[in-house]
Amino acid sequence: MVQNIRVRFAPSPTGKLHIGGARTALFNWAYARGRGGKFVLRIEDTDPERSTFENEVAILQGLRGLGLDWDEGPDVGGPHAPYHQKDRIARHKELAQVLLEKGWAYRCFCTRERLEVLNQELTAKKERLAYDRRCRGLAASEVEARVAQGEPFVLRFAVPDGKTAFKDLVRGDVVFGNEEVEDWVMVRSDGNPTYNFVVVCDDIDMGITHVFRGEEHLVNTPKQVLLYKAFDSAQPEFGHLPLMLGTDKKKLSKRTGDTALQDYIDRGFPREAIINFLCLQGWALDGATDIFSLEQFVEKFDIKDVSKAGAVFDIDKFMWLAGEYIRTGTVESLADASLPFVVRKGLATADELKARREWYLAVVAGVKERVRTYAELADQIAYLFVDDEKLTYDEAAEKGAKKHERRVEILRTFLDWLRPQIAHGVQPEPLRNAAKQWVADNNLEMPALFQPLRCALTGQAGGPDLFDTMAWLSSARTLRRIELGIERLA
RNA sequence: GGCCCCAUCGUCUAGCCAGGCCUAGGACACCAGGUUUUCAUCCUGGCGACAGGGGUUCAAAUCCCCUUGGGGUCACCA
Repeated sequence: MVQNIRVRFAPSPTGKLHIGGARTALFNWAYARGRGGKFVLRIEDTDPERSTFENEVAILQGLRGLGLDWDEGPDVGGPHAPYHQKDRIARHKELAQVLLEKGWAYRCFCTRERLEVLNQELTAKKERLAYDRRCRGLAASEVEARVAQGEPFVLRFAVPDGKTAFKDLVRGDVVFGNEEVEDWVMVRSDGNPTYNFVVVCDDIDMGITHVFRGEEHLVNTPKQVLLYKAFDSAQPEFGHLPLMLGTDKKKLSKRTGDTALQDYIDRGFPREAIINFLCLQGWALDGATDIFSLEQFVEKFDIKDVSKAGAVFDIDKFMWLAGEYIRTGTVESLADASLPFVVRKGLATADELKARREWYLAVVAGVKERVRTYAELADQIAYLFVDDEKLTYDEAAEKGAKKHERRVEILRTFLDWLRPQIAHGVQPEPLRNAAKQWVADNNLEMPALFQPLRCALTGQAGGPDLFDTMAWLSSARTLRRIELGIERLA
């Protein structure tokens, strides 16, 4: 049994943090936290072309935003610093040299052009695409001469004969025939080592004991296992998480929905809901509980319980979960969390909302059980902020209002009755009772008044209690909107 | 196409490893009804799956094999 568990998450700052990457981070983190291990964050920035510092900062923020923390990492340091792969390159080169000397690697002078031709030939013959090892048997003298002449070369790993097996904590034992593993490039012609090489160097140097990552890395594993052998180093335990799938059942891509963690944050999903939903992709607490905390997750999570099959990302369930968290949270927290969304939508400034805190809290309380995300909240209360004259009526709202033949007459007489009632402000409770009595006194059905009224006031077909709405709108705007409604619904 | 992985309701999954307790449980979605001034919430009910075929066994969703289907991967990206 491994004593000191050390896991890592190693994102590449070549783009935004993928939602699947967020789940990988979450599972790694939970595994470490659940058994007193260490969680290491390492930045895989060996692709100088596409890696950016902005991406890195965003990834770190995203992870922290989810509530994850790391014991060692680029911003917190640690005993195995540095935590940027590009800063470890001297060490990588040193290790590559070791493998070269031990015969585990060899120089390959084949040009990209030749490789291109080779691939075409292989494709034509319908054979497996792989390097043909032409440079593997080069005489030492020839290699020396070509190096001396300044001929560019890459370092390839010399894959031995045999089979490569490893234990996968999610899938069981996996075996690859080594003939399926090509002599892959360890070090590029520009001297920069490649992913499969550095990842193992760093995992060894950092004492990583468990490697949990997405299933797309499963086929890389034999290359890496061979590297552990070449370095005469103990193999870590592996665990390949099932892929997160789009509705087309293929690896989640932008084609079928948002793929970045940030996309969902921007769409106003509560962070607890994001975490909770991610946990449910490939794992279940007990088969009956869908809603649980990060703490419960840490307590119960085990890599062995992760399912093997891919998980389709079901946005409907995600939305439901988000709404569940919003409904069970407090009005205050919802007000705070939704405020930036209201501001971003251009409805009001943060200062304005803070100045009207009580009012905003009342509004939020009114829509709390009707929204699933912060963005939806902003959408639903937008009508409160627009000019009375510019209020637009939803199709459904207008249709519902116009269903009632006597709408204009009813609205008129109601307006006359209402005017003195709210002359000194709106008191929802007594007003509601009085209005219901008014409806009864006039021998009307409730909807005959309320549907046109709701349309005039909000432009929406549904929503919170109308008398609360009047209070949020204030007397003047309430009266004005009814006047406008009488004209517009005629 | 080669190799690798996977296979329970439309979706997420429990059950499988240690075969009987499974006439397969929960959740989302959907449908119907109730509550409500509307919408939403909430409550009640309904629909709905062990991919197929062989074995092994007294007994298989659970173990084995095959087929079929789906996915991943085949870079001097990570």
